[in-house]
Amino acid sequence: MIELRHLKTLAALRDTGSLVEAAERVFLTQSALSHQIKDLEERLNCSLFIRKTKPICFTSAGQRVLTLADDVLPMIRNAERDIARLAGGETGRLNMAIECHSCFQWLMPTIDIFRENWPEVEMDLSSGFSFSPLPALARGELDLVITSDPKEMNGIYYEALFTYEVQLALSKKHPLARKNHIEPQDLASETLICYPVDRNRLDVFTRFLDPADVEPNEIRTAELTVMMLQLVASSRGISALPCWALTEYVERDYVAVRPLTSKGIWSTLYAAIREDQKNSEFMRDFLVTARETSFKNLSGIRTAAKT
Amino acid sequence: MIELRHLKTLAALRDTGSLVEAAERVFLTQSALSHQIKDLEERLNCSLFIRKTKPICFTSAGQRVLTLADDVLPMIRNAERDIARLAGGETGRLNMAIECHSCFQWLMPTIDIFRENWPEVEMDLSSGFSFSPLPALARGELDLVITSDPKEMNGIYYEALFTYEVQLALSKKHPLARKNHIEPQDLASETLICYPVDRNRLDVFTRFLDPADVEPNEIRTAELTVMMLQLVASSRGISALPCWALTEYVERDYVAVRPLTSKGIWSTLYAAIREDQKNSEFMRDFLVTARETSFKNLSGIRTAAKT
DNA sequence: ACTATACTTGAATTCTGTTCATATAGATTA
DNA sequence: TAATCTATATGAACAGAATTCAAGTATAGT
Repeated sequence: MIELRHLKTLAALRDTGSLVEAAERVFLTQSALSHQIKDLEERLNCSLFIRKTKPICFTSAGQRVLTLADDVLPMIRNAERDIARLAGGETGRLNMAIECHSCFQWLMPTIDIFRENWPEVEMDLSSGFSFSPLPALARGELDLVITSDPKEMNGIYYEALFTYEVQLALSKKHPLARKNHIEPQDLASETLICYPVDRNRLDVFTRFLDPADVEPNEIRTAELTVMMLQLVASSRGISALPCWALTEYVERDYVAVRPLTSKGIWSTLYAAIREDQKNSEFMRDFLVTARETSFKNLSGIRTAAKT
Repeated sequence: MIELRHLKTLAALRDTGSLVEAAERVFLTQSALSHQIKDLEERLNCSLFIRKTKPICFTSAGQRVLTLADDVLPMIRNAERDIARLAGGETGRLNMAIECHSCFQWLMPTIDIFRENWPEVEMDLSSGFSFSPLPALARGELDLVITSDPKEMNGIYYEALFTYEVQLALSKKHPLARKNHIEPQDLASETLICYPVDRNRLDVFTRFLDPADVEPNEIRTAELTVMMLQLVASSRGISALPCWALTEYVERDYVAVRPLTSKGIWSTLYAAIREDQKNSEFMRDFLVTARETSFKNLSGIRTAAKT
């Protein structure tokens, strides 16, 4: 009757509030979900939620299924992890590197949870822009690199984690804050603040300014997100950052945030690992945990299409 | 990865101790189960139980899955019942009748559990051999009749509950107790003790004695199982009864028990209900509960083939 | 009235799970 | 030791379920 897939769907439906996004979260088409739910409703012979409302609203039966999902799904997940440990050995090494400091925000909670579940796996995290992590990954010095531009490389496998919008942070009194989206020309007279990395690694350039052949008036760098936003807040420049890195500042009403382009610029974060670790039990679990944690803690992110 | 079906299979496997019986318990072929488990083991990439042993023995991974099953399956069942109540209304009437007194043994616990879950359903149980329950069921005076011979009748639907062996109870010092199975001729000189019902309603006659054209020396009747067994124990006669009605007496070493025929005589217990109640939510739940309870409390019973 | 966006529906398709038929292994009996 | 029996495994064929595809309906925003 009720299947695990139904529970996952319903939970995704609650988390996202719409069939379209729920579908993408469980890697199905929206149509599939429509069928699936209709079918379940028929079998239970009662409806589970009201579709007509903006964030869809669950009936009491729907809520009952949701509490079931909340009880059951974590149990399944835990059991699967326990078995993975039994099957795949409890130990291993997981040296990570991030290319962008703001990733700390979701990576730290992920690491915390992971460490609890795999106490025997040795972990290390190196960041900093001093060396190129991908060759180190290939060489075996690192085991996982978080990056947003996956360049094809022998023996390296990329797994998409999630997709997010890159948005422009600007002072609340900045004239551009009155536009509801920003076009490349708008930045021609601005000071752009970026992480100190090669400019063709940055989406603002590769996907926004360069295609329109626009150059900002000035470019400044800063290593830390907080730093960048202090500069932005005090009108010393503007900066393009992942939306999830900005939410807390927006909520504190510290800066204004605007989409780039009417469609918005969307980017995907990948975990790069070595092919040979692709099926390692603890690695698989780490990736799943990372996704779980991100979806829970980060707002405005979406599921990435399959690699 | 892990699916509910796997949990059900593993639980059945533990309860029955063999693939063949587990398969019948979940209404699949033994082959299906073999494939299913093999597939799961591959996906988890570890084996779940050792096949070579008599009552199969679970690995630690298998045990982990079993505890998962024990946690999860009841939750699912409860949720489904809750939703059934939400969908189908909480109230109704359930007047039952049994044709054989020994059914009290499993029916009482069933009723207890059912009453907790459906407090608003009005229940009544009439037994006694004074009236024929099936016409009363058709007329609408009764809602459910437990019987072991389903005679085709308009508007009546039979649902098989479980299958059991009819065995011969005899005094421990009875000469026949030395044979390891009983043939019809063996009873020609015996006193047979039966429930006071029409003899063509009794399997001992219809499926054992009559086909061999054997008549017992004497026939006595008794209404209650305890009574029958007192007579048997004191060598005043022998009696053919469902194995599950005998286990407690055998365990107490009160009587001896032997199969009829080398193959044994197997019989099936049915719930007769009116067609129109077939899909009633509480009726469906009652039948499932009845089966659950029986399998838990009665030893030596097997799943009945689909009606 | 027109264009998004979100969901539904029926038919086609794909894929997974199941059965059937048969094979293998282990135990039991002749 | 062969012969039989029982339990499980396996491969190919099959069936059915779940998913996608391609349209269609509905609603809101412009």
